[in-house]
Amino acid sequence: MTRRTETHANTRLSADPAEWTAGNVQKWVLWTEHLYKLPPMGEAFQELDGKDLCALTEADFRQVSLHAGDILYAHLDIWKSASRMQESSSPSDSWSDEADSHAPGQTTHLWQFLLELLLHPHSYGRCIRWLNKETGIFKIEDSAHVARLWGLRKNRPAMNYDKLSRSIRQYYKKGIIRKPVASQRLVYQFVNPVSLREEDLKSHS
DNA sequence: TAGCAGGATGTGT
DNA sequence: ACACATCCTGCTA
Repeated sequence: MTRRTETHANTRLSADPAEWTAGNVQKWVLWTEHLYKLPPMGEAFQELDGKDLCALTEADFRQVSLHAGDILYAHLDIWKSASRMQESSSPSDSWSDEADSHAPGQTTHLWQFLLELLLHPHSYGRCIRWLNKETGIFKIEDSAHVARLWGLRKNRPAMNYDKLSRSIRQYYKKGIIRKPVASQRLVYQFVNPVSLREEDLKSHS
């Protein structure tokens, strides 16, 4: 077996599935099969590179396997949208520069991730959106989907909203996110838009 | 049924 | 040390 220097079984696939080689595609299929305990489907995607894969329809995936193919297709869809998210940038918002600044240790915090989703309503407005952008109040419309995107980003396939929301709650004490005064289900609030810039405001005295 | 609050403990960097 | 991830009990809409 080929052994790379990295510790992870997942050797850094390109964010954009369309850029995958045939080998990458196989790796992704195997990885997803393993993590979701699906039957082997690699054979059906043997000769396909990333572009071929992305050109396949949901029906094509179902032909491979009615149930597992469906899951695989849904997962590919998440990869696609996740890569779009990293690409696009809208540099006209007060939030945006903070959300896009994950150059250093690849450390994407949950609050940054949520902000990224919120900054791209065209892609994610159906699963998370602002209720009041000025006050930082937002609503998670599809908790399962947001959790899956988060799990993908962090490489945690067992991620769900139960666990994601626990992590959000950890922010209460830190003063990053809070529950709005008129607390509603799935509605949270970034404590202060300006506080997001605090790390850059070291030049005080 | 799903979401919410927060303690306890494990994990990877 | 840190930021979760996981797991849990009890509570609430």
